Amino acid sequence: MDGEASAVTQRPTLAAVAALAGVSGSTASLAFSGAGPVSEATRVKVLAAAETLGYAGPDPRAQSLRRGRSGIIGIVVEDALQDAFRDPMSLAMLDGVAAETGSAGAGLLLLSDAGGPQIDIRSAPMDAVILIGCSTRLDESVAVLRKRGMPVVAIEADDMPGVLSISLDNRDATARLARHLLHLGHENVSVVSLPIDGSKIQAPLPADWDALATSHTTRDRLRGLRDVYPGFGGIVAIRSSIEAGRAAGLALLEGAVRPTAVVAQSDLLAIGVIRAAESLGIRVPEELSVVGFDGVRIDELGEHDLTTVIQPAQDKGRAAGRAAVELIAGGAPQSMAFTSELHIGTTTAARSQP
Amino acid sequence: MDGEASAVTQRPTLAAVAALAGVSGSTASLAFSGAGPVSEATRVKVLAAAETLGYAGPDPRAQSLRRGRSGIIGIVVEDALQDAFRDPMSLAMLDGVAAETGSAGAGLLLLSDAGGPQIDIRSAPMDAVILIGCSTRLDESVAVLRKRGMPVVAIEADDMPGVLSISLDNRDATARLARHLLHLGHENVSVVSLPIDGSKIQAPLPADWDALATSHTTRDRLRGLRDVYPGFGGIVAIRSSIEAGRAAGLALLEGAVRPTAVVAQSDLLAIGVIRAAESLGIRVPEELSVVGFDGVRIDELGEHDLTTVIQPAQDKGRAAGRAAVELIAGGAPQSMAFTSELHIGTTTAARSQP
DNA sequence: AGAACGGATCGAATCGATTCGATCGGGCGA
DNA sequence: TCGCCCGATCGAATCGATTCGATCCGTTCT
Repeated sequence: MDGEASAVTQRPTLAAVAALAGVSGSTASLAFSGAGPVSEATRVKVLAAAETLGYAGPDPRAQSLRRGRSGIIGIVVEDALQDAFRDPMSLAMLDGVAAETGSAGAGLLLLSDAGGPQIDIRSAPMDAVILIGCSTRLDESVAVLRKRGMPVVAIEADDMPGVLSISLDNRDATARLARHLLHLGHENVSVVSLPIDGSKIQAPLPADWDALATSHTTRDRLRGLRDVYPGFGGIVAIRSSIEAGRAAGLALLEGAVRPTAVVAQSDLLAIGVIRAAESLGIRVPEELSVVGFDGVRIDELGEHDLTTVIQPAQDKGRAAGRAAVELIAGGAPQSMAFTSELHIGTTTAARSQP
Repeated sequence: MDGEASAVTQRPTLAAVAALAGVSGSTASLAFSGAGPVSEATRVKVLAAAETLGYAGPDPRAQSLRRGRSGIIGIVVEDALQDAFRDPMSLAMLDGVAAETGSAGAGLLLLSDAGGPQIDIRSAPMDAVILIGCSTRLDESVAVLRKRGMPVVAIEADDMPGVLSISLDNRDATARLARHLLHLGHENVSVVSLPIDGSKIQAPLPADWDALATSHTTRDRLRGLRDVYPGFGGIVAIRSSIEAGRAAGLALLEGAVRPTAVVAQSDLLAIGVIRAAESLGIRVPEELSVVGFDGVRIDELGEHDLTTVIQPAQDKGRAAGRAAVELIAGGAPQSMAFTSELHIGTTTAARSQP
């Protein structure tokens, strides 16, 4: 009923405030930003005028144009945002990123590289970008961002010039898991792998995966397994989830030659594989050993304690956030490599004699 | 080693592209945006010039100033972002919001109302704002945003003029839970409540909570309980988490008069209460009935199936996202009210005769 | 053939602030 | 007392695009 409703149509500008206060626009700006010398009397006058007009402070759009800064850090997650919200590892990394960027006073803009209609990696106002989580289309993204002259931090990507990378010992960690299985006497080991490229279908792992794979993380982990079991095979799951792991597990365990151990490339997949085994009446670990990757703390396992490698996901996020902030400030932070830690649980056991 | 490294210092502008292509800036703009008639020959010429100069497209900062749109929807979560990432309900709502805004081509800017140093609710370039999750400082936030003339969607807030609200039947749902307990014969019922205001300390529920509470959600749920048990008391937990629930549960169950049933205001709190009971040797549900709120699917409960109300958190998020998009487009979407569904599990039982 | 039409292009104003350099006084040291 | 210096203020340029209205010119209708 009051005039407020229609006031939405026309917000006052700094110029209007300055006019009312009887000072120049430049002085009014100084009064708000606090930069530069302004007498107390003037400051009060300007603030009063602002109050009168209902001025809500400088327009951030104009500010960011003039200053060349938006105070926003873009964070690109693989595929759809919804998936990221469901994946504990992405969340842990987001968590770490948010902690650092938040305390540096930057906002976090969530983007996916799925290519939406309007706003995306190529048209978002941001000061730096963090690429998170094993994207299968990293190269394109990076090319676009380089063209924009945007500082880029990538978590788990190939080393690329101009991109600060936060890496993990994917290959070595997987090799450690594999050696653990080897020591337990397993000879017939299969993998349930994360997607190796953008295709979203479950399929047997192709023989030439090393050439085909566009996901850095997946390939490195596969390489680690190959280091110990040169001739291994397996299934490529459609995503990192319990359900996808179950589907892949079923495909694997119903095959002609059943493996005695399965290397799942994430804990979620591993849980799915264990579920699949249980539903087929295969006992874990007596008849089937299962290892995961990540170190997600999930109690969905019931009595099992998953053998896995624990990666410092949150620390990775923090490091990425800190690096982005430093890059924006003009610093030259270093790339960082994190290591994961083998955790031997109760889902692996010596191969039972046939 | 190549010149690329220093090219970062000075990006080309649309004007430069236009000059190289031999057309005016306006024409170049048309060629990029696709609005307005431009001959094919000219378009090609402009695009070629852009390619030559390594022009990455119009600067989003300038665009948003001129257009008055940034393509960004702010999403305000309670307290720190990290907490939101850990709370299943917030995640589910985020999930729903992301689904809608993403398909509408808007980016999601994560903000917290914890008041960071630089970018926040009062200085972020956005076209609309979604307030999510039971904030205890909603009023301030809304005041700031109204001043900015920003369309606001609030999930679970009091009805406020100018704010589109997405509500839940908190009071009625809690009352249904309470009646369930009443039918089971419970007379001595206590609450483990979510925070009622900004203070972050665990404390007995004050008698005048109805006047003190600044959290709409908490108050409504308390009212629902009062509708059935007028004289109830309880403990205010410091947050919605298993650990906070455990702490509050211990305080409650070690008190002089032990209740025979506990109404926890979230499933996480309920799990904590159950843990507390177990650690004190109190059997659930034989000696203590426990109900939750939310309908989080958590297997952390082990053998228990929590009695709770299931709320459509993701749908709430979707509705909020859709409403925000409509508001930006100039539409006039309606407020929406969602209802939750009682789920009777195995954590409630008839009061044992003393 | 002349007028009306419409597609392509351009010039200039505009979005709302920040910031550099210049100007103007007033207080203080020599 | 004169000049210097510094704090306060202002004018104008600038950030990089979008968009309105005008202009120009080749077609088509009558």
